[in-house]
Amino acid sequence: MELSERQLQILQAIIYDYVENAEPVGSRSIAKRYDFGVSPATIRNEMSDLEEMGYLTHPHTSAGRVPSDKAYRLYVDDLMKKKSLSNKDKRFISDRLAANCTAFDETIKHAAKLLSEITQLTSFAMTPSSNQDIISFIKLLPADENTVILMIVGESGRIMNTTLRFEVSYSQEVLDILSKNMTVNYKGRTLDEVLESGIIADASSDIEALNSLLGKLRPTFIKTLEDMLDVNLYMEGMTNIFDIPEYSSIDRAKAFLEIFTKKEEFTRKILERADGVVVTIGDENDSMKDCSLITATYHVDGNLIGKIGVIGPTRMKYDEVTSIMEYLTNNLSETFKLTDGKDK
Amino acid sequence: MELSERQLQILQAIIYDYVENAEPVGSRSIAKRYDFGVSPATIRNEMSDLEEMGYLTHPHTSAGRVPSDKAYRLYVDDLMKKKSLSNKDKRFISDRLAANCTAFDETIKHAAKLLSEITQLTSFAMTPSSNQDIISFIKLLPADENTVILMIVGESGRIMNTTLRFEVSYSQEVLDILSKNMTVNYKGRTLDEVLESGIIADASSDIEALNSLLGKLRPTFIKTLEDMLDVNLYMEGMTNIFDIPEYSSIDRAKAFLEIFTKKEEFTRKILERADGVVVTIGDENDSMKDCSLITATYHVDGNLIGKIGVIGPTRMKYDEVTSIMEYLTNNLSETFKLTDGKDK
DNA sequence: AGTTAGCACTCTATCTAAAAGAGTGCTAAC
DNA sequence: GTTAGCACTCTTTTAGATAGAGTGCTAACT
Repeated sequence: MELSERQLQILQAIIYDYVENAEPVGSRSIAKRYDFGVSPATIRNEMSDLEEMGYLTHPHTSAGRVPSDKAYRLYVDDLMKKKSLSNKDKRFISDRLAANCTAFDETIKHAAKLLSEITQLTSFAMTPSSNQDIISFIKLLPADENTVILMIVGESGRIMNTTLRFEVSYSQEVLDILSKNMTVNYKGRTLDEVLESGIIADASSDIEALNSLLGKLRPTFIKTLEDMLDVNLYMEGMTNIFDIPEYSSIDRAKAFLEIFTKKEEFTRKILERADGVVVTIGDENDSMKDCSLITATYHVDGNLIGKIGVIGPTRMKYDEVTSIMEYLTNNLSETFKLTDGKDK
Repeated sequence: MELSERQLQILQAIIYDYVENAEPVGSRSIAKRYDFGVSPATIRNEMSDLEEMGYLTHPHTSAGRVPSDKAYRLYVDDLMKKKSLSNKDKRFISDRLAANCTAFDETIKHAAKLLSEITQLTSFAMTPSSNQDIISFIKLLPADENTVILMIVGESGRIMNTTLRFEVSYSQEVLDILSKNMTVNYKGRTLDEVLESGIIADASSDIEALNSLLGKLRPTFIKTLEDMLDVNLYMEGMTNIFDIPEYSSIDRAKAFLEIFTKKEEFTRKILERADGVVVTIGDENDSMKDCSLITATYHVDGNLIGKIGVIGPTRMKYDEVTSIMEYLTNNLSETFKLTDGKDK
């Protein structure tokens, strides 16, 4: 069944009102606050229909209506107008973002903080996943008699290293040969390729004399590659949720915060999401029902893709938040295009 | 005024009772539960005296007594007996600690998790402060035409690197000379020494031809050293506080959690604390009054010192928690003595 | 057929008063 | 020094009454 124009308008009005006031909306307040030229009774009838269609719910008989997840979905997909930020807001974001631009991770973290401040929600930011990063070179450095450092450098500038200790010592020359050999073998491939294809296992191409060292090195090499794939997750504004009526009970607050204690799981879920601005509402999130999650992607060097997002109650200013995030991620991508992504 | 033996016993009984039940303790329940051979009225008199001396407080006229910070301090210093862990508990800790021992940071994090699980409090762990780590060598590596990697390696095995981009390219030879030069200059000094004395500024000893590169390098060098000093802080069991009656109001919970949003400040405070098991109670903590904070130190290679701790309400099982932490940190130090601290 | 006024009905939230409970503090006796 | 007894205080619980918000239905109106 199609929704009539008036029903859409009423639904939108209810969403506005509920998002603003966090309280079930009655027919009377809609009739009064928004000028539909009809009486509360008419609105009541429409609301009843909307409820039947699943767009509204009823906490109890004598309460007003609350938009359902389905209503928010409709709103986000069809009703919502892109909100254009005021120049003041834009300048605020640009300035704050530019202010702190020394290290890459710092900038990302800063962006998350900014986002949580503006939206008054809990936000997070992730450093790019490096699985498409390309190996630039591999180097083995002797640290002392028994210690060798394995270092992998990606084209993005990302570096990862691990210290290894051996009983025997290896000469600079041996290590150099092996470094060059490994570099030749793996240079130009993405981390994913190297890890997932069995290339590492195939050592036959390596010089025989180095086989023993290479054997010892292999697990460390894999571990270092995996470390390199790790993304960093920064959370900001966690305590903001205490100011949101939805989470004013201890149980709800606890449930909300527990999401973030499982960082790995959370990270995995975020990485699975599509690029661009993505909104998932309530039940659409397998866990964290009664939350909405909005993520957006930024680019580094036009290649690597990092994510930034906010989490809050389904009752959320979707238009504002998505607009802010779009502007913010564009800005971030721009920043990382010009200055080139430095890494720790 | 000295406390009589009986007053000490009564105080201890009140502390036990309050720690267990989280409710103001009345004279009657003390008389009944602990066999002092005197009537509630007598206990009442003693309690009144204890209150006058500042060991007890009164939420309101007709409520029982609650131990003050002063009482807990007395308890921790004089009354508390060291609780010896059961073999079962010991085995549990040892096993869990040994189970996950691949990477250094992982082990630390794991220890914090374990601590929060056992105590049901919020815990944290910090990687060692490297300020006494000694520079082993410094290396400049060419990554591509415009990119140089600065790498500082400490004797502990800790490595830190930063990528630099230049307009001009430097040959392997130039970088090698500078690497050797820098290594000679700084090798054997602690990070603190190098950063705080003005050694870095004194470039006169460096070969003239390299001065321009060195000039560009200097800020990066300092930044990398500082990064190396950074300690990692891991928090575990944050949501445990929701199960503690003291924090069952949203405001209290919020205040508690806000402590951890200021990681830098918190880290600084923890680093200032003395070595060994240190207990600070309520007002003794400048911020976070009405919390108690217990920290303990573990050693890596017998040198570097990391910290692990718990935070909870002043109403806490000090004897148990301190014993667990002592055992845990000894165990950690032992682990890091044998396997040698690897670092990412 | 759509719209509207009117009104009974439902459910929640708020307020009040009363009662119960816990524990003290004091007094007088042991 | 100890204790029983008891009045007093303050909090917590309970219950009932009331007010308020909003619906859902009916019947009348356009």
